[in-house]
Order: sequence, then C-alpha cells, then structure tokens
Amino acid sequence: MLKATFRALSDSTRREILSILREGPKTAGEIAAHFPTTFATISHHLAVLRDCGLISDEKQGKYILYELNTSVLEEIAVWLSSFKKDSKKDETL
Amino acid sequence: MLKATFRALSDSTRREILSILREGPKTAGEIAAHFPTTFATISHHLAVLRDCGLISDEKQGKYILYELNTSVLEEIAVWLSSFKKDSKKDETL
DNA sequence: ACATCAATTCGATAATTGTCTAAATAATAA
DNA sequence: TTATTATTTAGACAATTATCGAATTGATGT
Repeated sequence: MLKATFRALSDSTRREILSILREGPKTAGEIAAHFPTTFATISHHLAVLRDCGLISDEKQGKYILYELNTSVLEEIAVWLSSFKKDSKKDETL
Repeated sequence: MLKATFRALSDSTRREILSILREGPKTAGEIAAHFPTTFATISHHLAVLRDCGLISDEKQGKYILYELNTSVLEEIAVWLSSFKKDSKKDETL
C-alpha cells in the first residue's frame, strides 16, 4: 500500500531506522539505542515499518531481530519511474 | 525536505493530482473537476504539493496553472538508490 | 519459584491532518 | 459600478499520530 509506505517514510526516525538496518539485521534494543526517545516509541516506529512491509521481524529467543525489506522500496521506485519524462505508462496510484 | 515530500505523497488524492499533471499543466479547476471533494479541499492539497516543491503554480489571468516539478521526485529516487543492494554509501548514479 | 531482561501494549495527551462550509481575494465581463 | 468566475483562506470538526510513563508479556538465568 503506497499510502502506508509513504506515510511511514515521512518520519525521520523511521527513515533513520531503515538506514541503520542497511548494515544488517539488528535487535529492537540495538536500534533503540541510536535514539534519544524511549523504547516504547521506537517499538511503535518498528510496528509502523513492519505493518507496511518495510522491515520484517524474527524472534530469536529473548530478542527480536529486525531486517530491512527492500521490495517495498522497489515498489516506490516503480511508482516514481512512471513520472520519468518518456514514461506514458498508466497511473499507479 | 524528505519529510514534507513523503508526507505529501502519502495522500492518494495528491498522488492522483501528480498523475493528472503528467499530461501537462492544468488549472486548479481542471484538477478539482477530477475529484468528488470540494474545490477548497483540492486547493489545500495543491498548497501541500506546492509547499514541498512537487508542483509549481503560475498565474495566467483569471486562472492558476499548476505544473508538475519532477526534480523533487528525483530527490526521492536518489534517496531510494542508497538502499540498493550494492550501494553501501550514497552514490548518486 | 523468583528475579531480570527484551520488547510490546495500554492509556493519556498534544499536535497535525483532511475535510467541510462560508467568507475573502482577484480577475474578467456586463 | 456590479456581477460572475476562479481560486484561496478562515474557522471548525473528527480522525490520526508521535510521544510518554506505566503495566504486561515472554524468555532466560539463579
């Protein structure tokens, strides 16, 4: 869903989370340690990112590992490409 | 600003407005005619798109012509490209 | 069983947003 | 001038959101 994805990406904390996850999977705690906000707030952001498929989570014992999922970013790229000068493709809302 | 741009793109009406403007510049009225909402609402959406640079407006007598500005979409594309598999840093290719 | 740690969920609050109607601005026409 | 047309702006409302502290779940270790 483009709506939810763009909405998710509009928050700088969430974009930074995605940036952190480019290095590889990380636990919620490792991610939260990068920010001055509370764990509860980061947990909320992770849920937003997960709900639109930008990240996936996997339980590993005591921890939850979050991993970047680039396929949703690919969808955004496809949408963007329809605005390229010579692209008279149909509208993908 | 990525924040404002993603925020603007998270609304389907605004994405549709951009899609309409791919055909070329249109007046606010022509744009509004595509939607069931009021002119005031579309005017608000146009202001949001203008404020983040996704469209530009030009007064033509009685009318205001709105035009798509793809350079901001390019910025999004650049941001996305930093998430490509082999792009560990921000390379603008 | 109990305590501890990792993470989420709950409840509340302040800020933002999309939409409306109604009023205002600005340009043209009669 | 007055009227009409195009568009924005103002004011209000309900819905959504980001954030917090506190309570809760779930896994591990003593």
